Order: sequence, then structure tokens, then C-alpha cells
Amino acid sequence: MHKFGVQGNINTWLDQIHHEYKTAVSVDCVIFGYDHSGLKILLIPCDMPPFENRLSLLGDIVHPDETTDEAAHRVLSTRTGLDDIYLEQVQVFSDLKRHPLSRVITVSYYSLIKIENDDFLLEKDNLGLQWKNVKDITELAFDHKLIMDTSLDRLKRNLREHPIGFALLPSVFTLNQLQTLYESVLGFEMDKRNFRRKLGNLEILKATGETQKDVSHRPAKLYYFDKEAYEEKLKNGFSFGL
Amino acid sequence: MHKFGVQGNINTWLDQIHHEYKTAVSVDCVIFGYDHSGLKILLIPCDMPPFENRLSLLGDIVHPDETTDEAAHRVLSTRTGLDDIYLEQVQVFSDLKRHPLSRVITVSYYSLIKIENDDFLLEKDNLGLQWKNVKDITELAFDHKLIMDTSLDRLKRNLREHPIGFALLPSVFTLNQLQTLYESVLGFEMDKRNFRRKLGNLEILKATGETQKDVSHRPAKLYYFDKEAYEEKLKNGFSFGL
DNA sequence: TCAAAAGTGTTACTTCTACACCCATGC
DNA sequence: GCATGGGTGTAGAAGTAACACTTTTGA
Repeated sequence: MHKFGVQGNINTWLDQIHHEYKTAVSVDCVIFGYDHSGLKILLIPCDMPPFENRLSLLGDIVHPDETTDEAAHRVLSTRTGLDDIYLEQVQVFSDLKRHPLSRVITVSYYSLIKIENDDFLLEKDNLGLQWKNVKDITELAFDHKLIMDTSLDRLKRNLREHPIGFALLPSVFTLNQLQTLYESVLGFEMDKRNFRRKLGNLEILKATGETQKDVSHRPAKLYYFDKEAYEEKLKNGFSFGL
Repeated sequence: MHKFGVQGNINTWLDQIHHEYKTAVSVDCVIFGYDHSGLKILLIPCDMPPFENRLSLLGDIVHPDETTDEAAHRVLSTRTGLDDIYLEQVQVFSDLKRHPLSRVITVSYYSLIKIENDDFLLEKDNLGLQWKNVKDITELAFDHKLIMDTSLDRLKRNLREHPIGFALLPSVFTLNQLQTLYESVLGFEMDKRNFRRKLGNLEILKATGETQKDVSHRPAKLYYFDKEAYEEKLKNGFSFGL
């Protein structure tokens, strides 16, 4: 093999590239939801051999007139009817054999949605669309299990460094719900008093003044994430951490 | 616009995709090097209009028979003759107008090399290939400035959380060289004694027993990064941090 | 003997961890 | 009145940040 600089810079050579250098590009979305039973992702049955009996992530080919971010947003809004969803690019998977029909390079995203808003599951075009507990997922179609695991690692990290957990909870929540979310996703228990003290110091939660109703114990105060306060603090060099 | 589930799962619909949904995919490498004058990246002149007077990152189209990781490694080894280079995927850039000739989705990588090994600059096929100080770079061809900035952010973060700084230094170095690297990349000064204490506690550096030669001051001890010790510690739940 | 970087400890402050009891509500 | 989760403070440990002088070498 030649050693140095024999091929051109892509940017100078692109006009020599013919269509066999082109490839299909897709996006795959790991859509996380959360409820009392734990962290879940949204899956759909796969009908492509040899994966007919498996579930797969939601994805689609990237269209010529959209960015990959836009494609991911399109997949989400088409499937769920939801806009303004937390969405983050994870990474590219480009294994040659990852797709049985042809070469498909995929860009993975993860997103966080409030599981309470899942009326879209009833839509007739969404047949088979379902939530699965992350802990119960042992295999998926294609390399989607790998994509899920990679996204989950990313989620765990971001959960501690950015105020994104709120995107998985109802817009108003109790401190215990928040702590349980953290424990469930991260996989270890946290001390109640320390957790609450840290949150208090952050000063990004506001009490609604309301409390829980119809619970057979002392009702908890309800809070919401004060995004404006958070962004104001960001400007002053503040950084979130739990 | 239709609302729900009208398009198929990519995985079930791929056979319907014709070639106009295919696109060129490239990799672009932000190759970092470091010496006393600071952090640099490797650039090459661009000869594609309208960027004839700008420099660009090293990149190439992804071939049909290779992953994007392999393409990035190929670009690196073809240009520099170096193998076994630290390489990490950053993210995809897919803006529709990012490339003047046609749509090109690019996967960016950053890599770290020991600048002392830059004989490859002399190769005839590498005409114009050059190191530029990151601080002096105000514009690049295409969206490469954005790619550089994004990669630099990633580097800064990883530098504090993973033992990667060593990949930019000679295989044997002084503690002061290491500290200066950190200060230069991260952009703030660190306390010498605290820095050394932290490093000592990590127990991943070993003294060679040698010292600097031919310096007109007290010669510093030389160290190397003990990768085996580091990986052993990793298994026991250790995590790097500076 | 001077210049220049190497090397080394202590103290105050901040943050983190571990831990136990009373409170408000529904049944 | 009892079961259930809600809500609160303190003390010890660990880690971080700030700070100055002596040493070794070459010129």
C-alpha cells in the first residue's frame, strides 16, 4: 500500500466521486420514557428478515433536503405527534454488515419524553409501537441493542451533568419522584437528605405551592424546573451537577 | 402534513429507497498536536471554490468497504504514516449547504499525535500540509472552523476525565510539560503543588529514573504514562480526574 | 553568583457522606 | 391508631485551594 498523501483531500476531490461512493444514511432514535416501573424505550416490531421476531428502534432514512437533526425530529414528531422534544445526537454506527439489505450508515439520537403524553400509541398507523422496560431488553433488530446501550451510557452521564431528568417527568413533580428517577436510571441509591440539599443549593426548582392529592400519607410538595432561572445561572458560570 | 406513522420504519422500508436518497459521506479529522508554543492542528490548503485561500481539515469520502472509523484511520495513516493514533468520533455535521459541490454529510473525528513525529510534513505528496496554532485560526474552508471548535470542546472535556494528554507529549516528559499542556489547552493556570499531588495520587505515572539533559537549571525528572497500571486500576473502579 | 525552573507541606475552607427521628395524611 | 412516605440537621471525613521557600543546574 502507498504510504503518503496519495488520495486527495475530500474537499478538493469531491467532483471525482461517482455514485458508488454514495450510501444510504439513516437516523435511529432511542426514545426514553420513565414511569414508576422504571426507564423504558419506545420500540416497534421489525418485519425485515432475518429480524421478523424482534423489536427495533424508530428510525428512517435521511432525506436529501434535511439535516440528520431534522430527520430525527421528523421521526419523533411523525410517530408521537410531539414537538419540542429533548433530542441529542449520540454517534454514528457504520458497520458494513449492520443492515441486511445494503450498506446503511446510521446516526443515532436519544430523546426524552414525558410518558404521560403517550396517546399516540393508540393511533392506527402506530400498530405495535410499544414501551419496553430497558432492563427487560436483551435483543433488538439490527445493531439496535448496541445503539441502545451506547445511548443509555450517554444518558447516564448527561443526567448527572445537565438538568435533563425533568424532561422524563411530568411538568410538576415531587422531590421523591425525581430522586427515584435518578436512582432507577443510574442504578444506585442516593441519600434522601443529601439529594435534597444539593437540589436546594442549585436553586433551579420552584415550588408550585401545591401538594399531592389523594395519597394515603403526608402529601409531598410539588415542584417544577425553572428553566429561566437555570439559564440565567448558566450565564454566570454555574454548572449543574448531581 | 400528516401526523402519525405514515412513513415506515427505515428497517422495513429500505427496499423502497432508491438512489436519490443516497448521499456522499465523508470523515474530517481534527488532528491535534502540541508543543511549547501551544495546541496546534494539522491543515492543508483547499483548492475548491470558493475556499481557494483557506485551509481545511484532512478528510476523505468514506469508501463502500470501510466503516467511518476505518476511513478516519485511513486518512490519518495515509497522511502521516502513523498508526495506532488516538482517535475519537465527535459528531455528524449534515447542514445542507455545508459543501458547495453537493450534499456531503461528514463525520468528524479528533485525534492526538506526538508532534515530534512529523517527518511526514516533508513528503512530496503532502505539499502545503502544515501545523497551525489553534489560537491563530479564525477561519477555515467549509464548516471546518465549527468542526474544530466542537472538537476542541470535546478535547477539553476529555482531557480532564481521561488520561489522553500523554498522547500529545513525547513518550517521556516532565511534570511541568504536562501541566503546561493542561494549562494551555484548558485556558487557565493550575497550582503546581496541587497538580503534582493529584497526579501522585493517581499512581499512573512512573519515573524513568532519568532527568532532563542540557537545561540551564535544575533538571526535571522524566516520567512516562504507565498504561498497564492505569488499566488495572480501571478494573477496580478507579476513575481518572484532573 | 545569578538566573531559571525543580521540587516540596501545611492550613483553612468547602464539599461529601453517613445517619434517625418526627410529621401529615388516608384508611 | 397504624401504615406510609414526607420532610429535616449535624458531625466527621475527604477533597480542594491558596500559599513561599530551598534546591540544582548552566552560564
